[in-house]
Amino acid sequence: MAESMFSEISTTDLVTQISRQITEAIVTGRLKPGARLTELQLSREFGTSRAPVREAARLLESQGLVVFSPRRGFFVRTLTAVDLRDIYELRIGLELHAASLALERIGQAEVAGLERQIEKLYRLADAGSAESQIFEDFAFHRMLCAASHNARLVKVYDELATEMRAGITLIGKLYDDPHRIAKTHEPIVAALKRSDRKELLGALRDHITVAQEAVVALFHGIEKDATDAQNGPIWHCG
Amino acid sequence: MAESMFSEISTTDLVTQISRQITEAIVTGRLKPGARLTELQLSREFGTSRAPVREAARLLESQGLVVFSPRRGFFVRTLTAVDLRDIYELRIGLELHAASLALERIGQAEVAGLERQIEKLYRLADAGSAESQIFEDFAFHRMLCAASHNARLVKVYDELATEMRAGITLIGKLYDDPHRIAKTHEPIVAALKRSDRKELLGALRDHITVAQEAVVALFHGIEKDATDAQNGPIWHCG
DNA sequence: GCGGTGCCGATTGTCGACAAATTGACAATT
DNA sequence: AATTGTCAATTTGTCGACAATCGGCACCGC
Repeated sequence: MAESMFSEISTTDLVTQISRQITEAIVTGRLKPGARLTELQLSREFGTSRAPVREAARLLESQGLVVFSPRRGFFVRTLTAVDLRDIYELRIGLELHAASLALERIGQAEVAGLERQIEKLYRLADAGSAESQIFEDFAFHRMLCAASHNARLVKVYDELATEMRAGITLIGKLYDDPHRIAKTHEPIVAALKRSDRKELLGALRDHITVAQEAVVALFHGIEKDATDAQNGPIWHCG
Repeated sequence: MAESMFSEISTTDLVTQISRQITEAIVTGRLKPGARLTELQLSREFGTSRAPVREAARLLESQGLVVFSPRRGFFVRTLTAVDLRDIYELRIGLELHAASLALERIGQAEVAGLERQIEKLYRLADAGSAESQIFEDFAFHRMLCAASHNARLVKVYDELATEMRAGITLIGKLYDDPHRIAKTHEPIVAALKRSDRKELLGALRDHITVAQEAVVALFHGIEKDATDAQNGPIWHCG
């Protein structure tokens, strides 16, 4: 099991690089839902030809971040309130299952990691951007999923997290009281340490359901606005 | 809210066509794990250039069916016993959650569809290929997931189903008594009709766990074989 | 015989080009 | 005035080509 002396040379694939940049642009809201992804324009921006851009766009399509219409091109996916309900609903099933598995498989180091992450959330609650708070919040839940020691599950969580970030960005802001949010993570880890399954699942379900209801409600507001203004900002490119 | 009167014309995209064909080749075992997907060879077989093949391969990569190594190319993913354990484990969480949601949302027509599907399983048990039995078995569970009315969940199930089909094909055969298998679907629908949550989740968990244990055990055997024969068939291209 | 070295064919990464299709605007017709 | 027909500009779909890189093989010194 001798560790290799050097870390692997990171041959950052051009396609991967491009897909990451587009993903980032979408989840940060720089690319708005419905916006057209013109291959020529993107390739010029990245300084490449169209081929890598197309491949990157295909990747994002199968991840559900963009939709593809043959002969018409790629467009940033327009999330609906129903989509977000589905996403959070699936997340509940996924994360509760992960927590259930974690009860039997989590190690001491992982528990410690979760506790450190909560501390980080507290620190960011005092001094940190909303984006960083959201980011680290997702990181906490990812660690919890990873504690299931089920790689396939974590992969699904990552995809869901990307979609959730995109949705939250559209809303604008969500964290009314980041301190309170940080606090709601504590009973989860506490129950996990006590191996209290019932309490763990209950706390986790409550935690996610609160987020779901907030997001979906706010999103309904957005959709209403977009309908009111006939040609809402949703279809603006930028 | 006026529904569009006509369904969209399905312009079968070349890339989609290719990716479907490759997927089919993998799940039916015509392309074996570890096999190299040479772009030039594939493009010649499909009568196209390399560009669409690359895009199709990227799609399959993000679905986890093939792995990609920069500067080396695409290879059919080699499933391990741990992978299959993870996949079935995730499926349990996913499908139980789907069933739980279905309890509140399933309609009469969907229940009838599930019952018809069980009848179909019985018919195929008497006269039907093993492939068709497996295919329709998956169709039953897909219908169950669809009854959750959560599109995002169904998408994940579809991806899992593809991976499971690939794994089962590698094993060779699984259905010792297809009649018995068909029968084990009945308590699931029965509990669903009675809105008996506890019974539904229990029956479903048992059903999937049986499949998981069978698949993982048989797969361990395969891995053993592959290790015994130094250069096992796993790395044969064909 | 054996481990290391350098070369060669095969394959991937990327690009520019051309054909086909879509979009939007404008003109013609009823 | 509303609908239809036409056209030009833009954009996608696909292709073939070239450079960079990888894997395998013979070669070489020990």
